[in-house]
Amino acid sequence: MTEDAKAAKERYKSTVLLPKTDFPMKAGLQEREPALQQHWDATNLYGQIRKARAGAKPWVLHDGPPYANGDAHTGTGMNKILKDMVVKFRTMQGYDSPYVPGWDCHGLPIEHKMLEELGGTLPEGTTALQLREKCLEYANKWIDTQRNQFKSAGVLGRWAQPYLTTNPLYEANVLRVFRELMARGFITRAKRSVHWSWAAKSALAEAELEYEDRTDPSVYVRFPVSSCGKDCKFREMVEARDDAAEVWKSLALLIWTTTPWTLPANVAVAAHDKAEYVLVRYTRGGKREYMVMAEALLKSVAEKAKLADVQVLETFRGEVLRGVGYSHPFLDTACPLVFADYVTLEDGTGLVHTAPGHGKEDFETGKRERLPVVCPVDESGKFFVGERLRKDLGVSTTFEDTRGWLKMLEGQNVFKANPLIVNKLREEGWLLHDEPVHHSYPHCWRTHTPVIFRATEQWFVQVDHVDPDKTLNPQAKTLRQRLLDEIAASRWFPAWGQKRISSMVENRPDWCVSRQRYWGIPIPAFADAHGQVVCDPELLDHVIALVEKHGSNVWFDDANWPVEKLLPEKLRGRKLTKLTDIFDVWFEAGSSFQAVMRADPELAGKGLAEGNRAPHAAMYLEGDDQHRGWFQVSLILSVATTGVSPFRDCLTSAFVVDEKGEKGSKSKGNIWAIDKGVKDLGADLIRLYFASMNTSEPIPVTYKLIQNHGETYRKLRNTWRGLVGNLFDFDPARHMLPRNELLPIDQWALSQCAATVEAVTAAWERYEFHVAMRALHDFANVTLSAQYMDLRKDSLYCDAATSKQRRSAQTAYWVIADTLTRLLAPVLAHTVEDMWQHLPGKDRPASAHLAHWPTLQGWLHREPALDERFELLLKLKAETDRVLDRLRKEKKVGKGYDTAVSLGANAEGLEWLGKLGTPEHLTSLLPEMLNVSAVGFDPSTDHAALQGYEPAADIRGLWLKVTESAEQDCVRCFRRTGDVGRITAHPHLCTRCASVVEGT
RNA sequence: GCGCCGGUAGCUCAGCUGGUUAGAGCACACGCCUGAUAAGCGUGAGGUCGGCGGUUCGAGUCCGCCCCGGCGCACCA
Repeated sequence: MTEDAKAAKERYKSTVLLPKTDFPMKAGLQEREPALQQHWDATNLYGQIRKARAGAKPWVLHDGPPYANGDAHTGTGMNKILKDMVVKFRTMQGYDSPYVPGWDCHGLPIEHKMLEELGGTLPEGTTALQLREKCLEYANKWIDTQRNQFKSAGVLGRWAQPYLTTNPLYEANVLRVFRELMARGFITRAKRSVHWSWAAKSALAEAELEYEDRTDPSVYVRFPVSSCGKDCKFREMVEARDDAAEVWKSLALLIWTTTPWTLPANVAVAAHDKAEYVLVRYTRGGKREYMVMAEALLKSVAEKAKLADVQVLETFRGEVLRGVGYSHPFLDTACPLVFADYVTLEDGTGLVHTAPGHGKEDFETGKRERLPVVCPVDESGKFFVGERLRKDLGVSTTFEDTRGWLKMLEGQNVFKANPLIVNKLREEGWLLHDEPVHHSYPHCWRTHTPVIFRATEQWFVQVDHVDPDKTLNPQAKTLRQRLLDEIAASRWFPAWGQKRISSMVENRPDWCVSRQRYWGIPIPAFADAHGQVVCDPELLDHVIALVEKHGSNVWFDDANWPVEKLLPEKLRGRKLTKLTDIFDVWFEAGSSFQAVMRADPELAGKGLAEGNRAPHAAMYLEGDDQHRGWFQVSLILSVATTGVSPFRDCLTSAFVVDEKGEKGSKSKGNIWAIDKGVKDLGADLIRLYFASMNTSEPIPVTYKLIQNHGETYRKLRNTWRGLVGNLFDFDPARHMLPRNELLPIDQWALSQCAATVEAVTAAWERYEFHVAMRALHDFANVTLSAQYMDLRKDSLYCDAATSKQRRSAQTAYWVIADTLTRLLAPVLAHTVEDMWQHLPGKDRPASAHLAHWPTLQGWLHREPALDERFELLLKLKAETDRVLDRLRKEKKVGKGYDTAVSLGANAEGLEWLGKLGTPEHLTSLLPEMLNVSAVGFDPSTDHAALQGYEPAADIRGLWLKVTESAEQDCVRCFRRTGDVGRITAHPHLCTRCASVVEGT
């Protein structure tokens, strides 16, 4: 370039309309986000949104309450972010979508922690009330912490008035649910065998169990056959044998168990009436013995126990054993053989040790066979074997503990007693064989100790009860069936959630809702002098009123709230004592549909009401572990009391894991508080990350993985910045062109934008966030940045500021920037606020979160013809790009404007090009499309043979040649259009630029 | 053990009712530009679509079996 040209270039540079914007390239999320959040608080953005959507169609995502204990980590953080994205999306769609966050505040973990601080147990002189106050304080502390953590992630909601399960109003509504269940006959109080945590000293529900591996003794025990009934076929069979006398002398039923500690409570042996059993003779330790067991298991037992001379003497069906009796090896009591369907031939001996006090199935069998329920284990898992046990077992009054069984067990923890029992069984010769067995076993989810079954009086919700109310249950179905119906009537995302929860509900037992703890809502019931339980709707109404006014502490505050005050009029004066059970925390959380959705003044009346069904929340959104937890208990309580599922949509996400796919836990150190991540990485980046992941599969969460998405964030941000940088002199109110006057390329861009709106909206409607993010990213990165914007630079920079071509591009840029901002708003909650401020135009709400979701109307619609046309043009560009790149690498050319392209085509190629226009039209159109200075046609026919031409890779019948342009370049627009200097006043400019310069 | 979901380039994901040489972005390599500049553009390499069999003219896509990962149920005596 000559000195003259250089000077000219400098001179004209100021006439080039280069992009300008204050929207920074660098996000600085760490500083920017807290500032924005403060601004949202200060301007009460959440309140503004409520006001703006007042009266609109409601769409409520009802929050599942996290537990108010510990930091909100990545998993809880993700859950809140996903909820926030959905709520923001629905809000933008125009729905009134209030979000009332909540916390689960009662329960064992907090109580446990507070008791630990007090030294393990409630100290002398400390009242339950004082403990509860400590618990409340602790819960409230964590609520504050978690609230700040959630807010730091950009989650918008009614943070000032969340719902807390400790609110008196909430508590009263939990009791109302209970009252309703009782009035409808769902509630029963009964002695049953339930999961029991001896460490927590409380009953547990299914949802409170976690299966962990442990090793237990697997023992095969001989129960001596003592007496057989009169018409006993087994007895006749043995009597018919020559060796009958010898058989009777050492005959035993062989049972198997992995819980030797339940043997003291044994009251029966169960067999299967249809299974094949055998009478076996064998030698053990030089002694000949006889036993009965299942045929199918004999071989494995004989091998394990190393029995010698094993001989099957008789083979017979289980029913033959009817009438057989045996004596308890510890206590010499007489016990029966019974039959049960659950006896299998997979493990053990086919003869099942039955202790109704310590097993669910055993309990059922015991009930059917009228067996005594023996439970010599106290609430802390220790044996008590005094008078009570003897009485329960029907041990004769003359029985003396000569062999020392009772003495040995007294006061022992059941699991500590296992080896003692095994040893003693061995000593006394009852033990045929023992070995360790490694299996998974239910553990208490909070204390991580193995649970036991223990028969106790508990409160139950009966799942198979039929509500007689014809209005709510016209077809007289069981609750279980109604639950399944309601599950089928709800929408599940992902769809397999429906199957999962259905099978759980099909198989679940009655729900034990009582707990023997302090930190919770009391089950208001009394016992009279005879131990009869007094509890009815009227009594409940009275207590509910008190609780609503004074909180559930009334039940624990003996000083201020003596029993008399807790009683309704009709019961006053009766000598009643308070029962002390509290509700399972799941009962509390499961009542939120009533306590929050129906009772909260802001939410009441905002349920979705479809047909004549009772209104319910539009969505519940939790981790998929809640199929067994919150979703299920909420369903049970809601369907039983209102007849309808508490939600229309149920969206679940998988768990957060680390890079190795392992579940996060504090001890592994692969888990961190969400606000720490926010501080280090930025809330929007974390939000973008979660939105980009398929949340139905386990979600790995590490700093590195999230940082990898920084590139996506930057690309979105810079592309948007590129759009708005070209709008510095554009005021949409004054400069927008009508849609149909836009240049084809700008119309095409809007068509692509419309396609993106379509795809993103569809994905959001299905809650497939990552599909939406991909569509957005591809649009920004490919369609906009690489294709469209690259091609529009020349016009935006070099055409006259107010020219139609430039205004056309700006119009499209503005619409796209505006649309993009809205589409990103649910995810990049903070970034879009800055975008919103930097986007020209005044006629908009103050915040992007008050804006509406783009729809395919007005500016945004598809233009299939243009889409097709530009697809072809871009295909042609790919061809020239490939050739261009090779020339660059050969150092023959630099930028595209330094080159000229020559096209050659045979009949097929001409037809292809014909779809784009006439050759004359193409020579003027293509340079801009291909980002080169000139495009020409070679009229020859046989291009294959022509020097310098090469065939296109993906377009048949087309050849191309790219050469360095011989023309002079324009110092203003860099193009070599062949007309530089034609206007003599500007010897270094092309005609276009000269006229632009003249016009300014 | 039973059931559900998944296994496509180093990473994140597309591939609809089976149909031309399996796609995108990121990352990587090599270049260009220096007027989106701690930016932008282009090109390229990279995949036995978990494995084996089957149906079919044709399978990543359908069927069967198996392997791996995740989850759920059950593991009871």
